[in-house]
Amino acid sequence: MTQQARDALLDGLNPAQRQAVEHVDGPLLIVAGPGSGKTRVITHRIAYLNRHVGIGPGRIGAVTFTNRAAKEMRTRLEHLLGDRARYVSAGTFHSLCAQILRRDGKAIGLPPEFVIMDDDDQLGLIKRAMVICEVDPKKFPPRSILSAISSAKSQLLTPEGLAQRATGYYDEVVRRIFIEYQTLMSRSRGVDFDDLLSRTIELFRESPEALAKYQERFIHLMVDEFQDTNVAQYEIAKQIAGKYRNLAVVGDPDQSIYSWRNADIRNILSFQKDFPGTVVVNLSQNYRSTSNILNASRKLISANRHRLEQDLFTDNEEGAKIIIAEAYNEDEEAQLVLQEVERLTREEDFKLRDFVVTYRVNAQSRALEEACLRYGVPYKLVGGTRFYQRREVKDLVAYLRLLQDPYDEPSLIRVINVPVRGIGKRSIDDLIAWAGSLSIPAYAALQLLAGDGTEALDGARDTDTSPFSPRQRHQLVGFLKLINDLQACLPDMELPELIDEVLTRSGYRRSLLDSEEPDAEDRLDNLREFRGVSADWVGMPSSESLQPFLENAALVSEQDAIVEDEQQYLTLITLHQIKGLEYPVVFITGVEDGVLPHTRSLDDPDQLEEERRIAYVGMTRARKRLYLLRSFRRRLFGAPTGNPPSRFLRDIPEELVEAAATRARATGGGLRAPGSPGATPASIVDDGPIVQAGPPPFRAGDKVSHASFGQGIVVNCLAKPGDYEITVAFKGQSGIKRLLHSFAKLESAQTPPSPKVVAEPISEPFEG
DNA sequence: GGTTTTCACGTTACG
DNA sequence: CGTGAAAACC
Repeated sequence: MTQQARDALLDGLNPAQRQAVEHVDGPLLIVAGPGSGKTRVITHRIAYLNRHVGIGPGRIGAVTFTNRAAKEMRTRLEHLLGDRARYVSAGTFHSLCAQILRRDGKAIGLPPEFVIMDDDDQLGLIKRAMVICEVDPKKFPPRSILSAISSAKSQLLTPEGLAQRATGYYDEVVRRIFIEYQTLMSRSRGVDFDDLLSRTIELFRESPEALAKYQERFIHLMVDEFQDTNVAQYEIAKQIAGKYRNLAVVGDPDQSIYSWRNADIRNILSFQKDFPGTVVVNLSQNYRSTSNILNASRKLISANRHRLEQDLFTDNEEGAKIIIAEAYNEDEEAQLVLQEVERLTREEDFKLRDFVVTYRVNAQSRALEEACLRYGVPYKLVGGTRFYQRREVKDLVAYLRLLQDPYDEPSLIRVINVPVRGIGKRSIDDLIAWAGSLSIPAYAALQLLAGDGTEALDGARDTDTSPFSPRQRHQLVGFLKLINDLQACLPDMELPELIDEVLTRSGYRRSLLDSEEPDAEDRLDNLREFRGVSADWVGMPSSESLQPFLENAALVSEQDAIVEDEQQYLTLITLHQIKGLEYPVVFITGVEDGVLPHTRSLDDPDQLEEERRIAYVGMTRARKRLYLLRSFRRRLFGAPTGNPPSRFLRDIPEELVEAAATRARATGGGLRAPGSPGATPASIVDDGPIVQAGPPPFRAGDKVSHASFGQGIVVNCLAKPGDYEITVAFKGQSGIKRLLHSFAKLESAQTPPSPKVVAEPISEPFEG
C-alpha cells in the first residue's frame, strides 16, 4: 500500500478516529458516543488492516448487532476494498456460531442437520416440559420461565449451576423445567438461540483443534454495539481472540438498552481487566446533531447515576430549538406530527424520508398509522409482527422443516392438524406419550404405526402397543403419507414449486381460500411473498436448497430488508429498533411518565436508568430537528388514562427548548411558528379563530387520483376548520380513505369543472 | 373432534 | 381495545 493510499484512508478523520483506525496491534476498546462516526472508523479500520497491514480480508471478522448492520458494513467496505470486501466475515454472533456448529458441531455430538428453534418453538417446549414436571402454568407463566432459562443460558449457567445459585422455590421449578426442556430440545435435534452460543463455547472447550482453527481464521475480530452483548457472546469473542489478542470492541454504555434481554454492561467494564494493555479510544466528537440536540441529550443522560462521563461535543451549528408540545390525546398527538411533517415538507427542504416517528411501545403506532391514512401519507411501519413470525408463514416453514428433517418435533406438532384433518389434541398427546414411551421421535412412531397399521386396519387385529383407535390411526397415517409424498418431491422440484406443492397437497391453500376470516386474503399474500423469497434459490433441486433457505429464514429477520429503497415514506419505529439509525427530523411521541419511562420501570432505579438511555438513544438519532410530544390523555388497553409529562423532560435545559405551549396558544394549537401558514387541527378546542379554507375543492362524484392510492371517486367533502376532509373511494386495495385536502395531493382525474380551484389545491389553504 | 365463546392479559426484541 | 388461548359447547 502506498503512502498516498494510506493517507487517503486516514484523510478526514479526527485524531481519535485516526488512532482507532491505526491501532491494529492488540486489544482495543472504543467508547463511541452517538454520531461519532463509529461505523466509519470500523470500516476504515478493516480496510486499513487489509490494505496497509496486509491481513487477508478473509481473516478479519466483524460481529454486528443485526444482520442489517452487517449488510451496511459490507456495502461501505465495498467502496474501500472493492471486491475484497466480500471476504470480510461480517455477521451476528448467532450467524457466526451457526456456521461454526454446522461445520464442527460433530465434535460435541451435535448433528450438522440441527434445527434452529425460535421463540414460539421454545415456548411450546417449555409448556410441554411444564406438563411433564407437573407445574401449573397459571402459577408459573411459561413466558417468565422461558426468560429465566434464557437468562441462565446466556450467562452460561447449566441447570446445576442454576441450582447452586438457587435462592428459593422458584429457582427449583425453573431448574426442573430447564432440564426437561433441554431433553425435549435435543430429542428433536433442536438448538435455540442461546444454545448456538453456549454450544460453540462448549465446542471450543472440548476441541482445542476447533478452537485453534477459528483463532487462526479470525486473526482480527471486531465487535460492534459491545454494550449490548451478553456474557456468552463476550466469551466467544474472548475465546477466538485468545491467541492473537486482536480484539477490538466498540460500544457506548449510555446506549445500552437491552439489559432486559441479558445484555451485560459489565462486559465493557471487565474488558480492560480481561485484556491487560487495552488501548482505550474515546470518540467524543459528534458529527450528527445540532449542538442544541446534543446538549439536551447530554443533560438528559448525565442525570443517570451509574455511568462513565463522556465529554461529548460538536462543532455543528446550534440549530433549531427542541420543540416540546402537548396534545390532548394520542390522535391529536399524531395529528400534530403529521401537520408538522406537512409543514416542513412544504416550507423547507425536507422530504418524507427525512422524518421518523418513534415511540416506546408498539401499541402507540396505531394512532400514528391512522393519522397517516387520514392524511394520505405513505408510511412504513418497522417491526410489529415480523414476517417470519406470522402464523401462516410459520406453518409453511414448519412443513418445509419437516420435509428437511422429519424428526423436527415442534414442526410436526405445529402442522399435524393444520389445516384441520381430524387429529385433535387428544391424538397428539397420545402420539407424543407413545413415542416417548418407546424413546423414539414422533415421526418414527408414525412410521411404526403405518407399518403395522395396514394389517390392523384390514384385519381388525390390534397386537401393537399403540393407543389409537382405527379412526385416529387412519388420520395419523394419512398425515405421514402426506409428508413422505412431499419429501419424495424434493429432488425433482425447485423451491417455489415445492412450496406450491406443499400448499396444495396439504390443503392449506384450499382452507384459506374457503376461509371466512377477513385476513385470509392477507395470509395468502404473505405466502405468495414467501414463495417469492424462495425464488432466490432456484437453479437447483430443493433437496439442496431447502437447508440453506431455512437457515436463512431462521437467522435473518425481515428487519434486514428494510430502508434502502428510494420510496418516499414516513418511518414509524420503536425506540429500541431505531438504535443505530439517524434522521434529519425525529419525533418522539408519548414522552410521559408511564410510557417513557414505562410504568413497569418506575419503581426500579436501574430500570429507570435504562429508560433514560432509551430516551437518550431516541434523541440522539436526530440531526436537525427534534420534537418531544406528549399527550394529556391516552388510551391504554382501552381504558383512558392521564399521564403526567415525563420526568425526563425536566432534565432538558429550558434554554434549548422552544416554548411550544406559548406558541400553541398564540396560533390555536399547532406546532408552527407564529404567523406561518398551516392548517389548524380540527379537534383542538381553543380560542383561536376558525378559518375556513375557501370553497369546497371537490364535489361528490368527482374523479380524482392520488399518488399512492391511485384512482378514485369523491364520496363526500366535509368542511373542517381551515380545511376540508374528503372521503374518496379508491379503486382496488386502497378502498375508502378520508383525506385532508390541505395535505393529500389529490388531483382531478378529468377536466375539472372549476379549474381555478383544482389547479392549485394544496399550497395555501388559508388563502380562501 | 371441531367450533364457538369467554377470558385474561398487555414493554422493549436481537438471532 | 385487540388478541390469543383455554373452556365450554355442539
